[in-house]
Amino acid sequence: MTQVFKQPASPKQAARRRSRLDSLLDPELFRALADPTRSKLLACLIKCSRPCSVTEIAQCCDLDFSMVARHLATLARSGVLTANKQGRTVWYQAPPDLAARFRAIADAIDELTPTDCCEGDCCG
Amino acid sequence: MTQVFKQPASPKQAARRRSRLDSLLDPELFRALADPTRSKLLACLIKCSRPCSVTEIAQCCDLDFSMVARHLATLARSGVLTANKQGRTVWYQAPPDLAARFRAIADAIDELTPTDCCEGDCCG
DNA sequence: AGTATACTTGCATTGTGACGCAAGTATTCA
DNA sequence: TGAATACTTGCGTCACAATGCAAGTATACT
Repeated sequence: MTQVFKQPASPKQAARRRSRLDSLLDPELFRALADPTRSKLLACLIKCSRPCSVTEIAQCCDLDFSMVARHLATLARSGVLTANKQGRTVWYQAPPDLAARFRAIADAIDELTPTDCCEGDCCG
Repeated sequence: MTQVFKQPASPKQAARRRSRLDSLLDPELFRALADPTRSKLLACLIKCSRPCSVTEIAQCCDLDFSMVARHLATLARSGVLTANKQGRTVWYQAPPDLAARFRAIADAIDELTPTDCCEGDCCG
């Protein structure tokens, strides 16, 4: 009995229902990932699994250095990367809770999805 | 021993490594969710957990009907909604595998993240 | 056939974001 | 103190996406 609420009768009613999903489905997060360059940078940082400087990262892609710096700052602003300034270099890294952030979205969706217990005829 | 690969020495090496994550971190998916109106529409459809027509859905939001139709088409094109045309009405619905899509991203990230087995001094 | 319904498409406007270049700031090193 | 390094910011250009309105298409209903 995952489903402890009544199904809304209409989309209008559904839109009024508050849920964890509302905050998790954050456009700001997705906007950060919507740019192909940024999504590649993020993938790169995840694979690296250690703090990397902008200079290092800029060597991955054929892009103006200032653009790389801006993209990384954008990713950090949306919480998809952590930034750590030490002296004159900024160390960017994928935060440990990044996977959890996506898993939370998945969980929130599941939470709102009625489990189809009636496949076959078990619920006669 | 989740980590069966060597850590890349540099972001440049990391960028070359192929991973499931590369295709899962799809900018097209995120671009669809990056618009606040669209993310609200999607949340609405998830909460509704049944097929809804454009007319029904348009009553949720203070937006031109044609825009709602366009947004829903965009979401469907990116695979975040399914569209089913019957007669003159189109039924949109959040697909059953939507949560799985986000969970797959989470899993792919975990797969690339070395498990920190050395907390404390166990690996001394 | 004619009308209403449900959606799609064309179009003009407007805003925003990606981009490169150049200049600026902050920190380190000699 | 001066120069090099590592980033940040300002600015102009360009492309594209969101929006509303109006017109078009496809389907159902009478």
